[in-house]
Amino acid sequence: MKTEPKIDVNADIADPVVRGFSDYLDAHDMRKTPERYAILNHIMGINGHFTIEELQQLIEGDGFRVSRSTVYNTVELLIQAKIVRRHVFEGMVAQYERITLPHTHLICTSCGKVKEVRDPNFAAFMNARRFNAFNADHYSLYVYGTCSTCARKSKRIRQSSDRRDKKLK
Amino acid sequence: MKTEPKIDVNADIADPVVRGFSDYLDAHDMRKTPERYAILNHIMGINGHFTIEELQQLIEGDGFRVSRSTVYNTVELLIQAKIVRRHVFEGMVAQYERITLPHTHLICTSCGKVKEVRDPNFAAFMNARRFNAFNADHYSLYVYGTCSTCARKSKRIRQSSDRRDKKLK
DNA sequence: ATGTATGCAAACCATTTGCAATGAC
DNA sequence: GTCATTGCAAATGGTTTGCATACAT
Repeated sequence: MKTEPKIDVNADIADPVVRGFSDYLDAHDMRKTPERYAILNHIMGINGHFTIEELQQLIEGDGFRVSRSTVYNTVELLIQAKIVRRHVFEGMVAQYERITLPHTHLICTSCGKVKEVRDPNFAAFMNARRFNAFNADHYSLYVYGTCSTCARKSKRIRQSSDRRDKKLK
Repeated sequence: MKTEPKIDVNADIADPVVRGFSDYLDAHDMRKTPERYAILNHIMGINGHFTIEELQQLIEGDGFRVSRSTVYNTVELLIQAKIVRRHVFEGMVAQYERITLPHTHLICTSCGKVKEVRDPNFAAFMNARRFNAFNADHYSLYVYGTCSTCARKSKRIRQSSDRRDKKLK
């Protein structure tokens, strides 16, 4: 269906993550389509969380057309390949992030902003932690509260029903 | 719309949680309907997580008719009242639980079962933890992995695609 | 050439909403 | 008697699916 001349979506082929994805595709007899590389490359440029909507807009903003289904399919593929993780925070649409070093998610229940903080102590604690009759693979720690920006606002405004962040439902 | 004679939905009025809910309703000028008490009372009888579907079936199994909307509305109300919490684990429909002592959720990615484990060390750690420019209210720790039952199964069956638990999408 | 991946539109399904009827106050 | 709450049915919206076409191999 695509009739456009290909853009250079394979630019970052030297990147170990891209390499890993490529190997994953090989190992599973899957095809190396420009869409898949375009999606992965754009995800690598994102620092933090993103929604499917935002990811598609980012890619298409670069003049590369992808269907919504392909974005969903490929992100799912990246999850299987353990490159991406999916999160659903309270009251928000699904968000995704590239898997990096373990970190805690701070979610502001007022504006919906999500911040990651590294916590080596906690990581060490979890690393050592063993569970009865359960073999842990990975974990997610979500901390809900109020960010300083919203805290400042609510000092002035009594009951803020400010939900301008589009990630909030 | 209900034409049935009322059943004794206020049975547990002595319970501090029910009392708290009652006070909450008073404080917010909301009405004390039999549906609200029936829903709360049934939630109190559940040990662990439940879906909206399961909750409604439990209530109606007791011969008390409630609409799906009312279940959703009331559970949302209980969330506002800080009696119930909502969780969305990877690849599952939303689940709810009564707020109790802090605990870790162990989620089996094979069968979807969720187990809670108390971890006083972790709770103490989180209690002491402070974040920059962020005022924490509550947190959720999800640990994904394989339960012993599924681990045993996969020793025999190579690639189990067993997803019989209805909570898995 | 072969069969997988894409794109589109339709289907899905949990959740939300609008509104008339009910019942808590 | 009022007006919040219920129940129903319809709407919503993120996600999935079916199928014809394109293209990676």
